[in-house]
Amino acid sequence: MKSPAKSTLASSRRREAVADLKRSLILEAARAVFETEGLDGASLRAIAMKAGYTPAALYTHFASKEEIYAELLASSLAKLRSRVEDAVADVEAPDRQIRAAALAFFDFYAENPRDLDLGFYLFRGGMRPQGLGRERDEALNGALEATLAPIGRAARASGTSAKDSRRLMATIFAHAVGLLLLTHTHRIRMFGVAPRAAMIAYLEDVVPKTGGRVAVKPSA
Amino acid sequence: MKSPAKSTLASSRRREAVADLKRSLILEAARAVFETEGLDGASLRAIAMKAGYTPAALYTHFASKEEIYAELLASSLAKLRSRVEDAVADVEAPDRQIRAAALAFFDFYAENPRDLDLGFYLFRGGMRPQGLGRERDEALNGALEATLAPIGRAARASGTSAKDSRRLMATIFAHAVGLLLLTHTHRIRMFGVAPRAAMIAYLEDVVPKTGGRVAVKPSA
Amino acid sequence: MKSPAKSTLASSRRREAVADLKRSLILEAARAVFETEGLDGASLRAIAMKAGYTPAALYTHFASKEEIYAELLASSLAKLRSRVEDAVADVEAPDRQIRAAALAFFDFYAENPRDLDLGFYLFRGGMRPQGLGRERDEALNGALEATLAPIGRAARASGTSAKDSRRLMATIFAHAVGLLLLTHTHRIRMFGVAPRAAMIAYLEDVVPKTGGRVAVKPSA
Amino acid sequence: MKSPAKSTLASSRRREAVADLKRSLILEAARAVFETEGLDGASLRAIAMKAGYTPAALYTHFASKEEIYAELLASSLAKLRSRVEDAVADVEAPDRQIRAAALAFFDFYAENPRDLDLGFYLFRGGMRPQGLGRERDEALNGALEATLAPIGRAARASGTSAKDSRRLMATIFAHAVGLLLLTHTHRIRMFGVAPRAAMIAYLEDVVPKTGGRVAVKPSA
DNA sequence: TATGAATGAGTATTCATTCAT
DNA sequence: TATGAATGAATACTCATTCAT
Repeated sequence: MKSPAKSTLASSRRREAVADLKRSLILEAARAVFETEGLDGASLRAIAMKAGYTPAALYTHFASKEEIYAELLASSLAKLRSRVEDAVADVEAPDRQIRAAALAFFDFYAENPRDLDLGFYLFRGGMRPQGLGRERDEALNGALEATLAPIGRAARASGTSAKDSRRLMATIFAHAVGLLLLTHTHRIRMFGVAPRAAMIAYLEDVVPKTGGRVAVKPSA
Repeated sequence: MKSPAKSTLASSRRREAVADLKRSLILEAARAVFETEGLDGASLRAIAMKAGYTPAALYTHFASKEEIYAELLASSLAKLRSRVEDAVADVEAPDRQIRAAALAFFDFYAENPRDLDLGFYLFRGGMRPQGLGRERDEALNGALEATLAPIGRAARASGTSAKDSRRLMATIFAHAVGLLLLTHTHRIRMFGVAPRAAMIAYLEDVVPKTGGRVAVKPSA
Repeated sequence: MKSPAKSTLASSRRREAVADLKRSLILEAARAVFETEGLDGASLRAIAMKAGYTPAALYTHFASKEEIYAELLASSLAKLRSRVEDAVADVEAPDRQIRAAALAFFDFYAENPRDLDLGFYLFRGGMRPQGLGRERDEALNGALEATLAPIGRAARASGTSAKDSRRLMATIFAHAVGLLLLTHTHRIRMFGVAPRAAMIAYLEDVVPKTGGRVAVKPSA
Repeated sequence: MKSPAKSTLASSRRREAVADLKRSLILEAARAVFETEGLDGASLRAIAMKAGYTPAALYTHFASKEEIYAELLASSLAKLRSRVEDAVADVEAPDRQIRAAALAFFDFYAENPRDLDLGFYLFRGGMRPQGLGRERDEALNGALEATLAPIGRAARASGTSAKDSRRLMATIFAHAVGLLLLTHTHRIRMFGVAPRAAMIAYLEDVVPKTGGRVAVKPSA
């Protein structure tokens, strides 16, 4: 019986599991700090303190502060994506799928304002010279693409052209983001508008309830 | 003979004028720094240098860095507003006025990305504890309201209910902002969409060209 | 009587004088820290503390830590130079001038070991990529050149060729520095040699006492 | 039958050999890092990485970073020493031996600038409070002594007094070091001097080519 | 023997702001 | 009105080292 080897293997597995746990605890702390302090207050020091660590200790688990942020965003996007996919899975008709996906997207960010902040912060990379490196930028694009893919798929499945399908993705995304921004900055109140209802109305306009077929307007 | 009182009054007016001039020169410098360095690079020091001042000197003219930002935003909004108003003044038919106003709004921010940044930065104030103070927050609301007012007015003038008019303002604002965000973060490219065309298409959808009457859809 | 103007001028002068004084106090503190802690311990923080300042306060007076070092070295070299020049001024015969200059050089560093350290530290710039910037490097070369110039001048004045004169400068410099190094690292004890005597002996060998003429050996 | 004791002995020897090997591999890595990164870049982490270890692992083999440095210097000195001895072994006449030894010394450091750096770094220990400990200091003295011994021996063998022999060792050492310093800091260029030629010239002056006898000048 | 985790002290520098002048 | 001096808090990150495993 190769007991020592086995034990070593087991302990290495345990170690890895512990490491993963710690990583996620740090991420959780980062998320919490982020939540209460906002982007500017989320210093490495603050995150470390919240997680019960010395700042230096974080470098055992992450290569840099940016890596923490990136990972946070990645997991946020993953959550968002699975939520959108779940929503789509529940319905069959293409038009319903689109509305369901879009609303899931909207709801996720409506319920988790900081995730939207996070997304903006890192997405902003494109505007700034330093950004997060081309690599990470493309990863984000990929995640976004994957998240919105169900919308495009449903549109295509229902006969919409490839071009119009992508336009639909973009336009829905833009409208949702715009409404969310209004919401989280508390500006929407001044218009006496209920954001979710506005999103639903927009969706019913752009993807009418046809009982199945998607009736996207052709490009002008 | 010019009485001392009169002279004092005149000189006090001159002093005030000079002070105002200096203020605006500083703001101009701030805008320039902001333009080239972005939000993070726009330190008080950088602004002061650009304006030919010592950092401390700025405190003679502004109470804080935030105040400079706020004033910058205010003047940005003023510019935006007059641009929107000019656009509206050029046309008569209510439906055209709305589309013209919305497009002017969109164009302004498309051409001046940093102004959008600034707006986000300070509008976000509402989310944060410190914020900019209730007072400033309401001033911003007022400026925004004034900017979008022509849209509401045109809608009302054309028979739309007060409620639907406000909803129209909100929805147009949201869509524009969402598209602008996509544009400035360079994410719109991935959808193969031309942002301005998308805005126009949206406008034609929400405010159809009727040759005069506004045909806003009633709320669901 | 232009009293206010005068007073302003005077106060600006006073201010400048005070600033200069503070600068030199900081430099003195830096020198002291340097003395006791060595190069590695001479952190900005340590210097600031010694000078009774906050680290940030030093940036009012110096642009960087390197600038402090550079200034320290510059003043060290200036002191050295004037000492060498004084020594030369005391004698007339060229051979005596050379020996006097060389010995003054040696004595200065024998008495001020940290100045030698400082010189090494910054001279080392040549070996390292970052160095202190080409500019500063050339300034150091100039200072060194100026310091040793009296030796070259005396040699030339006495008929030595330009080339041999420069060689003499280099060789004397090298020997002095080598002996000083041995001295300050306490290695010279193990050879039972008195460093100053060794320097004198070397000088009498390379520039014999001829009663005036310099009898430098021609190059091999 | 191999007794367990025997086997234990053998395995303990093997273990020791393996340990020594690892030690030397780490030292080699340290040397390499040192070569390319210089003193400041040679962090324990960098050395460990180069050697394929974790930083912590090095502490199994060395007590501290300083010990690594010290050992590096020791091996550097050993190399230097054997090179000097080889040079001496090639010639017979005492004057030639001295010149050969001195030139070998000079050449070694001319070719390996980092070794000179290392030597300075650790030799400097004598000046600082912490130093390397009395023990290590004396070991370095011993190594230096051994390295220069051939010069002293040759001088004595040729009739020079013990005192003058030691003085010769010191003076040659000093001159070589001085020239090397000038060379490695690139300051020698400004004098238009070829360092090796200068060393040779110095040697021919202090130990003339007599065809055998050493004609060291008596002390003043 | 070697590892990963963690520490605590440290780095130079930047920041918005205050205050006496 | 404007300055120079100064502050205190902050920044991300590095270092040599320790220790349980």
